[in-house]
Amino acid sequence: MPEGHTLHRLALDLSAAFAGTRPQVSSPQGRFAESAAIISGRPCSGAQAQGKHLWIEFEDHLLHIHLGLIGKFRIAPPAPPRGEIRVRIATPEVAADLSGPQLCVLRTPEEMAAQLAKLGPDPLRKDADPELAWARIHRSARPVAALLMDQTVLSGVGNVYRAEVLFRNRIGPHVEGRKLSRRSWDAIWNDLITLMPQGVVDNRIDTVRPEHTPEAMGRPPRVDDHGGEVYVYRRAGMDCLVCGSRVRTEVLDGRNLFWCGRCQRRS
DNA sequence: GCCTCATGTTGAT
DNA sequence: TCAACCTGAGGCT
Repeated sequence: MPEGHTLHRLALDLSAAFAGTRPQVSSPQGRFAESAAIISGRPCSGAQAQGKHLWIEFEDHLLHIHLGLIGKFRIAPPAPPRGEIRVRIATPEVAADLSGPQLCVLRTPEEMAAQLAKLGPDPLRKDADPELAWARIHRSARPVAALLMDQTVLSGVGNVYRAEVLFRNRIGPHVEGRKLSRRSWDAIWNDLITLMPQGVVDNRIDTVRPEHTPEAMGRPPRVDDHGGEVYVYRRAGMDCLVCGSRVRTEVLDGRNLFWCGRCQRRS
């Protein structure tokens, strides 16, 4: 689930549920019990996100959450907890259950700011400065596919947006940052600031342009098993939706990379 | 029931 | 470069 759009959507949903309330905070599983007691019943002013980091504000106590690979937040009417629930935030009307977070700690505003200072610009934030990312990218020998996943270069982009934004702009994933053209970087950033806000609205990642949908291409409809319609992510060995050649995959920096070797030749 | 995998990050080798 | 971590879902026996 969690690339930047997921966290920004959660910040909106958590704010809608709890801003202006004094929710009860508990830890059904127990691992967050001590901290939960500190913030339970305090006024909540809302939640915010930057990159893949999320925090919920209880006066000067910030609940800092990183979902990692498997963390989930479920917001629903109160019901008995199911599974391993690290934290429940609840009013009589709604409960938010957090499971499997990689990080879940209380921080002061100063501590939180120090964490956020490590992050590169987030395409989902209006104050983001893409020049900061370009400055890192255009003097790096690392492949652009690796740079896009580096949260200190750019924050919020994960494996799906990485693969898809490179495909949509026909850029080879192995192009070194220093050999990436300014035109390509501008195209990547401009695409991200279109795709990612749409991901927040839809709460899923769709990247296939209308002219390339299976219907438009006269192919049978298909079902992606990860909730969105995409060009190459997790489509290894299948036909490229645009040129029909085999979608390729390899492990880069420990993560699965997907691309079309025919469509993606630009630098 | 057991194994593998996942839109992520960190810390040790 | 690799293993560990957090949890649940799906595929397999």
